[in-house]
This record gives sequence, C-alpha cells and structure tokens, in this order.
Amino acid sequence: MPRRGTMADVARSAGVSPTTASFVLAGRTDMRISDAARQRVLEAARALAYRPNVTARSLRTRSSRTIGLVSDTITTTPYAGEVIRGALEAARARDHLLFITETGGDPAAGSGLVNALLDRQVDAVIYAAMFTRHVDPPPELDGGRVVLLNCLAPGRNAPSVVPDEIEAGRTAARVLLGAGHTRGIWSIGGRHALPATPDGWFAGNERIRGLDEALRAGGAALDGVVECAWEAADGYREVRALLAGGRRPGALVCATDRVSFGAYQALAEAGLRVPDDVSVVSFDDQDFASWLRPPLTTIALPHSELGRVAVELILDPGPLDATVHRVPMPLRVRDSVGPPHENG
Amino acid sequence: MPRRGTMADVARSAGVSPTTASFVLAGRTDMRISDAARQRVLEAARALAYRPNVTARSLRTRSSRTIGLVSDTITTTPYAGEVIRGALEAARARDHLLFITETGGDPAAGSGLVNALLDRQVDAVIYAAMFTRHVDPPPELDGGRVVLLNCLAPGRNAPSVVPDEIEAGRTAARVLLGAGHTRGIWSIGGRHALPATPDGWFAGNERIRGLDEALRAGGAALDGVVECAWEAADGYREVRALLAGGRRPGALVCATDRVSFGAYQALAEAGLRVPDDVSVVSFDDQDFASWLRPPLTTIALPHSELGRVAVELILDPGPLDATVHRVPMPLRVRDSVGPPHENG
DNA sequence: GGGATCCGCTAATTCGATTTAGCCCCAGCC
DNA sequence: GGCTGGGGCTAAATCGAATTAGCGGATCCC
Repeated sequence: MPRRGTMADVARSAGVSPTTASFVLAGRTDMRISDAARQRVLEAARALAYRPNVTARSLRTRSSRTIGLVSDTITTTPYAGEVIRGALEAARARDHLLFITETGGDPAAGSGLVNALLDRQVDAVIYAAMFTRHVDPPPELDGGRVVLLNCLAPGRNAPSVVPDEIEAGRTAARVLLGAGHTRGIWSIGGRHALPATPDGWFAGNERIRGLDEALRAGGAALDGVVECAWEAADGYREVRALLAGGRRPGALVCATDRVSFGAYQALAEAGLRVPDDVSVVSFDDQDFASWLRPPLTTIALPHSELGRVAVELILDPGPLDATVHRVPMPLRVRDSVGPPHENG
Repeated sequence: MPRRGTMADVARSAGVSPTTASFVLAGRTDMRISDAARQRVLEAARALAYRPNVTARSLRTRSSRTIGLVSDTITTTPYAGEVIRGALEAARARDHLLFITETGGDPAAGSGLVNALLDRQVDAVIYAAMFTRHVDPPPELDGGRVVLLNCLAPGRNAPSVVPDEIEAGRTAARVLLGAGHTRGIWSIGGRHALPATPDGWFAGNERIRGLDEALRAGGAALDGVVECAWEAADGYREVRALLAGGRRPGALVCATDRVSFGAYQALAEAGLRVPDDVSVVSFDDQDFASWLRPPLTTIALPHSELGRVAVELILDPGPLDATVHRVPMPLRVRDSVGPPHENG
C-alpha cells in the first residue's frame, strides 16, 4: 500500500513540533496551545488526509482498539454468522476491530490462538462456544479481560453471556397453554440426555426446567419426553416411532427447528396436519422455520444479541465479574400452534 | 493482561546484546554467532516463555502477519460461515490472523472499514461479496494487495475468486442426461432476470449458459425457464403455477436449494413424487438439502474453498494480476434424480 | 529592577522489536 | 613488528506515535 503521511509530516507542514501536533490531534486540553497553531495543525492533517498509525500508537499506549474472538467452530448452525455480526456491529460502533479465530474443536489449539492474539496486543478476548456448555479457557487468558460467549467457566472470574433458556422453556409452555393445550404434550429432544451426553445439554436441561415449571403452574404437564439427538433425522425417526406406537400427541415441543423439520415430515406421512391435528412449538428460529408449511412457531436463539452484549460488556469501562448474563429469547409466532384437536 | 518478557529481557538474561538475541531468535545466519551464545539465547527465551510482540515488530517491518476481510454481509445464507472458516484455516496454516469486518450493505461504510484495517497495518485485504456480483472497492485499496472474493471488479487489477458456475450448469445437465432426461426440463429461477435485476445475476447467467450448452451437446434442450427470485416461497409459487397451468415437467433445475424446498412442497401438494414423477437437481448444498425427503441432489457452492483459495493467493509471494480463478462446484449426488416417468 | 508566574511551545525519551554500521581482539603473514 | 583479515559481537538508529521534562519570553508584583 502507498506510504501514508505521519504525524511528523503533519507537524512539519504546520510548522510545529510533533508534540504539539500530537496534543492537538488527540484533542488534549492539558497543554496550552494557541488557536492559530491548533488551526494550522488541523488544516495540515486534513490536507494530508492524515490517519494515525494504530500499530505505532498501540506500542506506546498498550491498547490496540482491537478485540479477539476465539470460538470452537463458527460453522455449526445455528450459531455463527449472526453472533459475529452482532459482535461486529457493537465493535464498530465503538471504533474497534475484531480478530476472528477458531480452534476447530481442537482444545489444544486454544493456547496457540490466544497467544497469537496476545502477540498482537488485543485489548480483550471473547471466548465463545457454538452451543452452550462448560469450557476451560486456556491459561494464557488468566488475568486478562475476558468475556465468555455462550459458555460458562466456573471459577474463572469472567462474565458469561448465554441465552435465557429457562425463560424460553416457560415461553413455550405459555404458547401451548394459551392455545388451550393441557394434555398430550410431548417433548421431542428433551434434555439431550443420550448415552454420549448423559447429563444432557445446558440448553436442554434449562428448557425442560422452564417448560415443566410453567406447564405445572398452568395446571398442565408433559405427557412424555423423548430423548434423542437434535437433528432433522432424529425428529423424523422419533415422531414416526411415537405415532407407530399408537401415541396420539396433541402438541410437540421440539428441541430445535431441525427436529421440527423431521417431525413435520413424519406427521405428514402419517396424514396428520399441523396445527389442526398436532401443534408444534420449537426453538432456534433458523431460516427455514418460516419456509415450512405451515410456518413454524419457534423461540429464537438471540444470536446477534449475544455477540452484541459480549462486546459491550468487554468494552464498557470497569472491572468484569463472574456474572451470568441471560439474554432473552424472543418468541416468533407463526402458524404451527392451534387449539387442541377435538379428539385430542 | 500480565506484562510479558521482552527481547531485551532475553538478551540480558543470556548475557548478550539485543542485536544478538534478535538474530538468534529470527534464525538469521548472516551474522556469525557462536554456538555457545546461540544456546544461551535460546535457553533464556525458553525459560522466560518469550514471545515476540508482533505490534512492535510490525512497526519496523511494515508487516503484521494479519489480513483484513471486508464483506457486505456475513449473515446471508448460503455464504458466510464457511467462507470465513476456509479463510481462517488457510491463514492459520501460514501463521496469520484475520480481521473480519462487514459493511452491512452500506457502500459508504467500505472506506471507513478499509481505513480502520490500514491503520492497523494489515498486509492485505480480501474484499468479499456474499453473492457473486460486480463491485467497486473503495479507492483506499488501490495500490494495495487485494483479492476479490466472490466478486469481480473489472479494471482494478486484482484477482477474483468465484465459483465455477458455468461448469456447474454443465454438471446439472449431465446429471439429467445421465438419468435419461432429454425433454420436459424446466429451469426454476433462471437467470434471476426480474424487473429489479433485468440483466440477471452472475450465477444465474453462467449456470443457464452451461446448462444450455451441455443439454444441447447431449441432444436435449430446456423446455422452459421460469424467471423468479430465489427463495423458498418463489419456488413454491412458481412450481404450483406451472402445474396449475397444465404443464407436466419431468425434471426441474432449481436455482437454489431454497427454491427446491418450495418446489418440493408444491409437488407434494399436487401429489407428485420426487424422483418417480419429477426429478429435481439444484444448486448450493445448504444444510437442509440432505434433510429433505428425498434428499436433494445438488451442486455445492464451494464456500470454504473460496475462502481458502483467496487467502492462499494473497499470501503466496509474487505480484497479483487480474486473473479470475474459478473454483469447481462439487456435485452431491442424493436421491432426487431418477429416470424419466414413463408418461413423461 | 529583580524574582516569580504563566503562556506556548519543543527536546528528548519511551514502547519492543529490526537492522545498519562498526568495534575489538586474535591469528596469520611478510 | 606492523598490517590484514576474519570471527563474534555491540552501539545506535529506526519505525510512528504518546508523554515527560523543561525552556525561552512576556507579564506581573513588590
């Protein structure tokens, strides 16, 4: 790239010392500078289209107006793009830039990436996971300014930003209760308590907890919980099996839109119509939720909000503590929930 | 973050001058250094867990081992995450970090972001668009090391990396010809030649060109082209209208998986089965393509490849020229294409 | 009139590396 | 014994800003 003008150039062209130029351009008022000199500096800077070299400045000030984001994967639906977008917008509003890195799921890669960021004097690091879980951030981050995005690290004195899954569970319950459902309600996906993840996932546990609680408060209850993985194939297989077993659910609470996708297929094959025969409420709000027929009522993961809140926390002055910030998950009302079928 | 050891610390601890430490740590052999001194420096660096400060180094060397990525949107399906992932992996393999920025579709934002990158001494900039099109990169990039990702800018002497849409069109034709289709072939989505985009989209034009060419070469031809936007709702509406108009297509070439998604719905409503009654071949390979029933045969946008190639181009030594690099689009054979229906 | 004050600046140092220029000492040679 | 020629280093400048220390000159005061 073409060589850019430096502050020394500005100072020379304005006939003042670099010190004076620096104070004028930094807008500092703790040194007396005549209006005439100030104007000459400003004019010279404008004429030369002067822009400060942030690299040089960081060397002296130890601040680079730069944040690092380390995540496990930025690819996996439904996180990723939107999280980054939210973070980007918040960063840009405060005149910061974002380094994006990913470990690709390799825990050993974390240290290397964090070091690469620290080598470049980032002011802070956002450590992110693409589904909510407990993590163990690399020790290099200890003592630094860190925010955990969509993950928790007990004992690390860093704030976490996670979706409010408990309240989302309550919301799902209220949607169903509001439509008149009190029985025949099934969870498809449950807590994700599979052989591989016997304790379930954070999101699963919290949602079921909120769902149970609010259902009970409304005088209803879950009829059953099908534990399975959260992909389209699982929704298809499990709902099909449920129907084949003679069950006749009145409402499905699907763990993800992908599960709902599969559930729709199984219901269609069985000749059941949504929402006339079976209501479906879901979580995530992926793109295709609105393309399904009927469009899916779902509770959105607040991707971009998570990114935005994380950046704002990290850039707001003041110390960080280990608070867990729960970001609301908005309900998208579409057409997959209706009153219970008369024979329900 | 805790203060890190500097090269001066290493030099002091090894009992040599900073110059010697620098030469040893940089692995330079153009100055004679005794093995003893070399070992002492290496040992001291190890003991102090010394890592060079890239910011300080950049100031001197004018290279930051950092690349900037400027895109219009990183959100829009189907680009985004995978492009970034490909770029990230290639950058990491060469020990570089990536700044990600987005204009959010505001053309005026480009200059500001490019300046913010330049202020931080990025070595190069990738200018990306989320669907293939002509762009006008900010003038600040002139004279710099720039690669255009998924876009073209004639007259700017920067290489472009784009999907090979022409060959993808040919591939679609071959899939159909291979299954025995020679008539009743319809394009849904066409060139995207709508009132708003009368010249069509780059991808649309190229695909139709390749499709036409290979179909003709195989003794077949398109029966018709339905121009429409490329969303699910468009696919649904247009295929429905086609069928209502008494047409009975034997094979659909859908412009995107989203269009296919809608097409599937319209076909199902009309009681037509894929692929027994109608074959469908598509472009993009979004996630849900494999969840559809039957799974969709589609030609993938090589997202991560695009990102990877762009980074490799930009980091490979040597001058850049205005070559257009076409990245192959791989065919994903699934179950939506079969032999023509007997009454087809 | 001489010292204290204040105004409006500038010189010089610093941040942490890289790099150019050159120094000292010992060995070899005539 | 003086001169050359490495070998093995170091001093100092440099990159582009921020910042500390301090300096002339005018003004004020007694």
